[in-house]
Amino acid sequence: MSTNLSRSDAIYASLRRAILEQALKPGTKLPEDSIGDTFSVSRTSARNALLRLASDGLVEIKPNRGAAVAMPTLEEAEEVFALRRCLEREVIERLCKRMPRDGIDALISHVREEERALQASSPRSIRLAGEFHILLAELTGSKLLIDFISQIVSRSSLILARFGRPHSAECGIDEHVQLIEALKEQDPETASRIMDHHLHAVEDRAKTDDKDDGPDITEILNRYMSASE
Amino acid sequence: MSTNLSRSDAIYASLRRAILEQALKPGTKLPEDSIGDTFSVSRTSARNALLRLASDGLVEIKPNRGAAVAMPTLEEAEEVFALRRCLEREVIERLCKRMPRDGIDALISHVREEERALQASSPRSIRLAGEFHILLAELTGSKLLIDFISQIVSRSSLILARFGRPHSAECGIDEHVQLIEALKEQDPETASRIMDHHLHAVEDRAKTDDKDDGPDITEILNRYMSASE
DNA sequence: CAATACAAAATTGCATGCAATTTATTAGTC
DNA sequence: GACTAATAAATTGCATGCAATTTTGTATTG
Repeated sequence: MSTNLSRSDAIYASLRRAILEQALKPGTKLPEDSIGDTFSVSRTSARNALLRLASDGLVEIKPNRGAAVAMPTLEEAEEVFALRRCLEREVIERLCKRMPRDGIDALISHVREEERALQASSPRSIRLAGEFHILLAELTGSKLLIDFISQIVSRSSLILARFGRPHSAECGIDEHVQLIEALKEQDPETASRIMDHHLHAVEDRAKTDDKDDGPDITEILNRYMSASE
Repeated sequence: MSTNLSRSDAIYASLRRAILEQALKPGTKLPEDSIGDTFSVSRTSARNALLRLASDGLVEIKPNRGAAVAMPTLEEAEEVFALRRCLEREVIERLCKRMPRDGIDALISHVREEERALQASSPRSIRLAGEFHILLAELTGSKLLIDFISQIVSRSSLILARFGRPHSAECGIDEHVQLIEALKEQDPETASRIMDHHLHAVEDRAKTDDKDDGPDITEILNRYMSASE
């Protein structure tokens, strides 16, 4: 029952983590062979994982030319953040109307973990910052909303990896705390205002600089072979 | 340049159309072998197409148990329409602010096609009704929004296939026309009101008749247990 | 006759091999 | 020496084969 991790699932999860933690930077080529070799599976499994990542918008696959970590443009970045504001507002409105029993506790506990990771300068902090927003979506109980928010948060992470400062704390943890307060008070106006400000801050950070990419993917992947957390 | 139709792309497109036009009904099993044979390709290509359909939410794949046309529940249906209202409002707001030059013409032309298909009782009318909303999203110019709306419209179609009346005109074409009028006048309040009404109508239609309760054959069997015939 | 255990068929998960396309390298011409 | 043509290398697209899992059918037992 618990061994639901097919091989392509494992590869998908590992690659996803590696991308979201910015170990694999935008533009990095992801040849099926290399991935298969690194994970000791065939190209078939690697390929399936890449297909799923492509439908998440995390990698781009060009016919007969292979896959690479997606390189969002500034235009796409604007689209992402515009739609993200729309969806996150929806999340907040719903949560102000109805917050699950242990919701606030879960949020506080998550922020604590964010702080720990940040102090330890762990690459996990980058991913955890995004997962705070996914946790918010989960508290609404809508699977579809969770799906969409996950997708858009992933893309945001990619945008920050492409344009943002290296290893910046992507989300101000303070703002997460303020947001939790507003949600506790069921104050949608304040909460929305904080969220907007928060997202604008993230977006602005994205527009500061631009950098470029490095190859050597096999070495990076070895760190992400073993599963979760 | 134009031969970008790989085999799995072709299968994906065909299956998608078949599902959206309700030729393949929710719950229908989709074995890789059958699909491969039907399209004269190998299971590999069929499998890839199924994977993509799964990420669209149009088919469900259970490990080692194969793929089938997805069977959304009433709960999921509510989630879909709730989020759909949110996203379509966003579309309308944007279009009232900025409508492309030939946007109105394109919309009118699309509605004309809808009418033709409806009068011809073509199964295309079902798909065209959904594609009206996708066209609206396209006029915003945001690829991501187009993506999300496409996904959610597809799921809506599936819901209507599962719960709606067979072959009902899914979308009132009148309402499409009214919506175009409001957009032309750049009147977001009226447009939103029409859209809300429109989507509620669709949603209600979904909740009126419940056809066969599909894959849980237990329920079907219950109906046949006592009736000896 | 119902229930369980076992065996056979069907179906998916994965690996490998070959053909096709793309990219890199080399040879030839001006 | 720079530019184009041809060839070689690398990489993907697809088909097929085998092992693993699930499902169906059959026989045995109480």
